[in-house]
Amino acid sequence: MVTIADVARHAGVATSTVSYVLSGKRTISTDTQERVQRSVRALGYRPNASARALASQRSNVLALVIPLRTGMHVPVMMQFATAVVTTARRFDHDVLLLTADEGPDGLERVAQSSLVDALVVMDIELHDERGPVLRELPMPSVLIGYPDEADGLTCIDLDFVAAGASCVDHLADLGHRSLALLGTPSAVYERQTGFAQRTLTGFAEAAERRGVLGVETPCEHTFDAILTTVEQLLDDHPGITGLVVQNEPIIGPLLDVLRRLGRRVPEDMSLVAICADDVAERQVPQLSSVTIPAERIGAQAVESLITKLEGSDVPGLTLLPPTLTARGSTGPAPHGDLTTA
Amino acid sequence: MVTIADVARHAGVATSTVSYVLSGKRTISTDTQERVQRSVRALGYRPNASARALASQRSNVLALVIPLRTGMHVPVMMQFATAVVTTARRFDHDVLLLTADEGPDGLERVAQSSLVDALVVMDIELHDERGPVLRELPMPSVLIGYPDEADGLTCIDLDFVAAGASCVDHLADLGHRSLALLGTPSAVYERQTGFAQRTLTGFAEAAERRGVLGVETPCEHTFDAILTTVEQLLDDHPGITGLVVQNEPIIGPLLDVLRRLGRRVPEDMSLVAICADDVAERQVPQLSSVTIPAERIGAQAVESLITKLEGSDVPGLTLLPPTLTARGSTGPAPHGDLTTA
DNA sequence: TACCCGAGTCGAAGCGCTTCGACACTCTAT
DNA sequence: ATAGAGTGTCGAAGCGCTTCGACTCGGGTA
Repeated sequence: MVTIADVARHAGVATSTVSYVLSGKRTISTDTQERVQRSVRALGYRPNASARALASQRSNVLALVIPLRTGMHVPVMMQFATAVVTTARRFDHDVLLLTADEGPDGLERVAQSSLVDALVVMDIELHDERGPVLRELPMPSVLIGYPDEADGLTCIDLDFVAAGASCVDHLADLGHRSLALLGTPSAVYERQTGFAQRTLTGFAEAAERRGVLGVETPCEHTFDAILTTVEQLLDDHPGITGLVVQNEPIIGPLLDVLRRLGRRVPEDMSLVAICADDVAERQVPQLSSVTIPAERIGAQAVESLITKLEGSDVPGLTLLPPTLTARGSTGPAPHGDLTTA
Repeated sequence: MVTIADVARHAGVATSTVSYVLSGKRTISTDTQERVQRSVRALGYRPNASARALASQRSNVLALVIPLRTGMHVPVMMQFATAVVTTARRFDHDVLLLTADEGPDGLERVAQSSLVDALVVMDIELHDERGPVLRELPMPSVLIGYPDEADGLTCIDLDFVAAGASCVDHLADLGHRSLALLGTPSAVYERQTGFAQRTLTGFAEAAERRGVLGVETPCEHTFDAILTTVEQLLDDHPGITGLVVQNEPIIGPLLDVLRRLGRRVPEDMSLVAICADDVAERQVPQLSSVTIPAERIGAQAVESLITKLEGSDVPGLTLLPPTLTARGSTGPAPHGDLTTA
């Protein structure tokens, strides 16, 4: 391996000069700069990451903690991860992949050993045990999602309360008076996952505010579960004409179930999903949806982290406003429904 | 941050002694060992990763290169990634996440800067430009999948040729005489992805060997595309009674399409998929399938890498034999078909 | 002319760890 | 008694980089 000393010798300068050329932290004459750069290229020099990290107290690596839990929708997570890695590279950082099952200890491990400079943590629960740990860690972190006690933490997320509400508003505006939220598997609610809970809140509040019926039910991923859940729902509340779905993997089978039950979308039943745009557009009919801006959130998370690493402040909580795109799956409430609510 | 010197002082020994206690590379009296361990705990000492890496020439980090390309099935990739991370942790290593879009340069970057000790590379094409690079790198690597020129590389994969063949055999054994392979999106074939090509080969060879008709078609992910593809297929080859599907995301909609076309599974049409077990089991009816042992492959990849890091040899190519599990989606060929082939 | 200042460069001191050789013992085998 | 072979421990020399202080050398100012 070629070292900085080799480059210095080749260029006839001190190692510190090479270092300054490469970092730009001191002024170096154009002449010397070029000579050094030529030597770097000639020798194929790559700074040793460990040595650099040791000397500069910066590893240029971010930790990304991803959940590996039941009920999580994998493609969305992957979008986050991709955005994080891509953005990190833009800022000349790499990404260390941690799984959430290492728990709070895993965070301490990578932080206290200076393996990483900062952390991005996904899939935050309302009472997340990692919150206190992150607060004490000697390095910045950003959470995707936010716990109830978010003081002293930097969080970024889609505003799921508003998302839930905007779905209700959209349907209510179309004249629907009885709505249901078809949510994530119950395990996700049970562990108090922020996005699921908050959507629920937004949905319920908006239903109340608009004076419409709003019932909520979790839903597992299997076809049978979907069928049973929907049948039960329509049995208990036959007047329902508007469905809000926050559960990507069931979207396909759900359309199927509705068809099987003889409910046409959107003539008999309007459907609005909270999911990635490409998923919504792939369905027949295309779904009205609130998009999950995974790309933006992931990128934003890294940008905030870099800002913090540079010593500047960032807002404690950033909530991205939801965007609802109306497509073919929502329409005016069928006439009969007006009496039902 | 507490350093090894702090621990040494606290325990009243030399820093080298602390190091040897922690690494076990020299015999240390039980007495001293305990004293040092107590100091370590008392001070909450964590070795600095960069310093350790610099001194020992080992970062204890593996690179994982994942594809971010069109047509790839994300959940399976995630299973690989999870298995890699989990297994790496078992061997006290961490995982650096790279995206394939950094290309061969990305590999050189992390390798030549000693950021990582070894690499796991996923989604190998038949003529993969990273092959030559990996061969030249001063550190071991393992490919998940394998290129045509695999000399000097360590590869591990499911035996997709055998997988394709075993699907044909299963259907032929049930009396089916006209089969179709519903494959990945055409983009995946166009970039000569190993698993897709090899399944095709296995399918075609087995069809020939068994003397049955075997037609092949790629299939995009949208509902419309699936409908059109299947309609076209059955138009061109009305005798087809057996379908092999290698395309996870279309599985749900495909069942739907068949229903819509009036083909009952398995009475009119047998279906065998190449996909993760849980996906197969979630369908109605449950699908006969060849499983993709992502977990095993990921774990195996890391184990091979660790073996290589320890200086031992590992086989150049490991192909895992496919396992076909018969479930409810395959049955005897309908009677009329016997005349059709 | 004497002085100061900024630009450009160098040398050396770490960063926190691993590892090699050396040293001081304590046992056995002579 | 005494060489030889282990044990257990220490000190010091790096690993390859960054960064601080200091130095030199013009050119502008008083």
